[in-house]
Amino acid sequence: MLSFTEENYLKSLFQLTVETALKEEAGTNELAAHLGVKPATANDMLKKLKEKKLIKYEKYGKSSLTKEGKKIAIDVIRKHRLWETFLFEKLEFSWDEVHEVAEQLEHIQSKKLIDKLDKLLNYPVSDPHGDPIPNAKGEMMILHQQTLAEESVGHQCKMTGVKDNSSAFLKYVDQLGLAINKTIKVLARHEYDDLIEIEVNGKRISVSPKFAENIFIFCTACKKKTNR
Amino acid sequence: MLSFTEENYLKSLFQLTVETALKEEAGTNELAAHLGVKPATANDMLKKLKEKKLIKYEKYGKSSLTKEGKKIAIDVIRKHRLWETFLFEKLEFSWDEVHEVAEQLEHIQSKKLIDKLDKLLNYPVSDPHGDPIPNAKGEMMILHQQTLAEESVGHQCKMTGVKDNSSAFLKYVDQLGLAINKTIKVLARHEYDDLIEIEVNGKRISVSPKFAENIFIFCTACKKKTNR
DNA sequence: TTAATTTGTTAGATAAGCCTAACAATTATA
DNA sequence: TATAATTGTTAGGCTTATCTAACAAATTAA
Ligand SMILES: [Mn+2]
Ligand SMILES: [Mn+2]
Ligand SMILES: [Mn+2]
Ligand SMILES: [Mn+2]
Repeated sequence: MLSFTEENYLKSLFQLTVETALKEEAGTNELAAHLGVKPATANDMLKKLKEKKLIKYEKYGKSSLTKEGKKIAIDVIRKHRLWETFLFEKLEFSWDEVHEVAEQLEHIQSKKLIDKLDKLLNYPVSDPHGDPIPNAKGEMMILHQQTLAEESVGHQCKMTGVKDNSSAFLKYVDQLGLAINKTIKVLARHEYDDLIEIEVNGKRISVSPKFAENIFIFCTACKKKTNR
Repeated sequence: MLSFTEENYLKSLFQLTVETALKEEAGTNELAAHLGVKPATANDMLKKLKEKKLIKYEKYGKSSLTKEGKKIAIDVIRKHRLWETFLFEKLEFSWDEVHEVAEQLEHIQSKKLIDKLDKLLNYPVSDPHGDPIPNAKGEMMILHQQTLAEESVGHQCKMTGVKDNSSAFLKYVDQLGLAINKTIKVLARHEYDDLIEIEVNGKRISVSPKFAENIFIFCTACKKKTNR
């Protein structure tokens, strides 16, 4: 049985590597920053997790998950996202409130609990932020997601999720009338200040590049397919 | 913010004193045994909780909860029992499976979560074992419960709950066809081996005194009223 | 290719929660 | 009431997870 802390390290490592699929491995400092601890602390844990054969790690090298470590990370993520969905669907939480509580709930140990929760929610495939929920076998969609920042002028797309899960960002998204499944049309990019002008709900609004980078979209015109 | 461990100590102290209402205070060894730790460990924690003004404790004396400590204990118990009810009512858990998982869930910190859960369950007043659930204000029924062991021969009563919450006992209760709200008639007490003969579901069965002591009942004939 | 910067490691502390072993106080019993 | 049994405390250790400060390796830039 792993501690909450060990589970959190595996989850972080997963998110920094496999999930984004851009990298195979993550550095000690990077992992420490992601978890909000000092590098020295992360270093100790990396040695411990290596000992337990949950990660691959060599002194002065980058770290990555072993098969077993990945399995555990996916299980924690499955629990996290199912709980977020439960809070959102059944307990009237808003999408900016669910993450904090799910951080606690994801560590509850009970296979039956999570499988019944999955059933109660009717086997959802994505959480309130559009992130994929692994199934009971640990299989999950990994989408090569495109962000609004990358979308071409003139194209129309659908919002599929958010990259930033912070409450502040999510509330801002709400305020602008954006939400998952909304149709967005990119009207213009202004060279002068880099703002992106879009149309949502029949209204024109301008968003910053920072904002746009955190909105995941699917563009039918672009025909980028999901893989794996 | 208290740790899981601190919360568990307050809950145990509550269960050993206020809840049974037979005692005002509990000893160090007793508390240690209830929590499954050594007396030396409990002793350290008692000093810490006294420091935090959550309990009254003097060297070589018994311990009791302060008003603040009691409030926290009741909150943990409220969470525990609401979660048990949720697992039982919404997730198809049997009454002998809920306790273990609720031991984990009772430490989740989110006022909104527990209030919404309460609402989802339609503000239940008792858990799957018949134990009272404190409301959002911390008010709860404290019943002077009578056990089947105390019931007079010839009397008819209704099962209201169980004292022992262990999975083994609960499964045994199930097996015998007993359950909360079942009508039980005490047919005889056999001096020879102390067995108590009862009628349930139109069938005669015999139970041991140990068994009978763990079944709470309400006897209309006896007219013992609930108080507080 | 040396120097500066970044990245990662080690040593030594601390706090929480647990333990055992030794001892002290209290309570029960002869 | 003296002694035995029970109950409670202390001292000292261990483990986990964290930190700071000092240092070492690797990478980047001059
Ligand atoms: Mn989340
Ligand atoms: Mn977590
Ligand atoms: Mn319980
Ligand atoms: Mn507990």
